[in-house]
Amino acid sequence: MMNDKKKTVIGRPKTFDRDHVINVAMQAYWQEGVSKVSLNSVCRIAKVSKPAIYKEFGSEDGLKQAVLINYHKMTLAPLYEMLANDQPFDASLEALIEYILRDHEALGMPNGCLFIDMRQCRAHLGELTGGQVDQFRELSVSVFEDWIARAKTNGYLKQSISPQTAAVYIDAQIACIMNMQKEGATVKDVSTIFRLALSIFDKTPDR
Amino acid sequence: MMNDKKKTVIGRPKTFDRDHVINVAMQAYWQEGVSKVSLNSVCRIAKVSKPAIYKEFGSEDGLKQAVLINYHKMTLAPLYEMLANDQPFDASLEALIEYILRDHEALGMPNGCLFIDMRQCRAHLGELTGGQVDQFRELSVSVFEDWIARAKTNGYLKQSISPQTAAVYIDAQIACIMNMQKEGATVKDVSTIFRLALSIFDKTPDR
DNA sequence: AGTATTAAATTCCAACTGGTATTAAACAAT
DNA sequence: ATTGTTTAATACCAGTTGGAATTTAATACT
Repeated sequence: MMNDKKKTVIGRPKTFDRDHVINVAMQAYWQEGVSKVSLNSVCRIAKVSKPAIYKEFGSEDGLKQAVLINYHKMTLAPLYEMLANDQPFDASLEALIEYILRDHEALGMPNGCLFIDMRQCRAHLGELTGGQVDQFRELSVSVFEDWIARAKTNGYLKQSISPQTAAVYIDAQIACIMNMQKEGATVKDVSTIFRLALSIFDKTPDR
Repeated sequence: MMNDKKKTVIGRPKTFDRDHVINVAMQAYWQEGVSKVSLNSVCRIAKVSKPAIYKEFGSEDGLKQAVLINYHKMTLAPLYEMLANDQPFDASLEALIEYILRDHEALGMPNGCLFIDMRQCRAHLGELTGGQVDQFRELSVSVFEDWIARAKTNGYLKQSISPQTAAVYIDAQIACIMNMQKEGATVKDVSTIFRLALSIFDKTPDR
C-alpha cells in the first residue's frame, strides 16, 4: 500500500522462514501429539536456532498458538465454510461426513486432529494456546448450532433434538472419530462408526 | 497355604507399601494424565524413594503396568461382570449407562478414564504397559461383542447391526464420553450425548 | 558383640527441558 | 575501511527426567 515490492533496509537480511517453521512444527505436533514434541526438537527438525524462534514467536506458547491458528485456517475453517452454505441438510451432512472421513494418510497428513489433541491437553497448555483453543471451541459449536438451526427452520430436519444438543453431539462424534483414527482404527471401522453415530439425524428412522 | 501368618525372615523388615504406591500413582495418572506425571513426582507424593520403586516394579513401565492392572480390576472389571449377567438387554444397557455416567467427582474419583488415556498415548508407553493396554482392549471389545451377540440370540435386540460393529461402537462412545468428561463437560451434556449415541439400540425408533 | 542378610535412603549420572546472555555474521550508510 | 543496525548462532543457565551405584539402617542368627 505504501511501498512497493522491496524497500531497502539496513542490517543483516532476514533468512528466517516463519511459515516453514510453523508447518514443520504443525506436522510434528499433529503427528506425535503436541505434548510429546519439545521446542528443542522443533528447532532440530526445522533447522533453526532456539533464539530465532523466541524472536519470532516470543515463547513456546506463542509458537503453539501460531501453529493452532494455521491448523485452523487450513483444516477447520474450510469445513465451517461448507456448513455455512445453504445446501439441503442431507447434502451438507454428507459433505461433512466426507470431509471428516477423508483419508489423511493418502493426503500426506497425520491421522487424528491437532485441535482435538490440544483440547484434550488444554490444562497443560500455556495462556496463549489455551485461550486460542477456547476461542476455536466456541466458534466450532456455534457453527454447528447455526447449521442445525438453519436446517430446522428450512424444514430439512424434523428431529426433536435442540440445535445446542445437536451441536455438542456432532462435536463429540467428530472428536470420537479423530481419536479412533489416531489410535489406528481401520478406515472401514471409523467410517462405519461415524455414519452410525450420525444416523440419528436420518429422516427415515427405520433401520 | 504353606505357612501361617508370620514366618520369621532375616534382614531388614519391609516397610514399602506396594498398594499405597499403586493407589497414589493411579490417582496421579488418572487425574493429570499418564504422560504428565513423572516418576519423580510419584516418589514425591507417595513419599517413597526412587530405588524403592525400582526394586518393586523394575521400571517406570512396570509401575504403570501395575497401576493399569489395578485400575482395570477396580473400575473396568465390574462393568464387564455386569454385562456378563443374563439380564434383559434393556436392563443391562441401562446399567451400563448408569455405570459410565456415575458422578466421578462425587465418588472422589478423577474425571475421565485412565484406560482411555493410556490407549491414546499407547505409542509413547513402554513395552509392559503398552502390551497390557492391548490385552485389555481385546478383552473389552470381546466382552461387548459377547454381550450384544447374546442379546441378539435372546431376541432382545432386533437391530441389523453386527455384534462386531456394535462392540466397536459402544467402545468408541464410552471413550468419547470419558474424554468429554475429562475436558470438563457438564454432567448434563455428557449424559445427553451418551444416551443419544446409544439410542441407536432402542427398540422403538420413533424419537 | 559380631556377622550375614535384607531393605532403605542418599547421592550421583548423563540427557534433556524451556529460556537467555553473549557473541558472531551480514548487510547499508558513511 | 569503519560504523551502525539488524539477524543468526553458539554457549550457557538452572531445573527436571529416568535410572543406577553406593551407602546407611534394621533385623535374625551365631
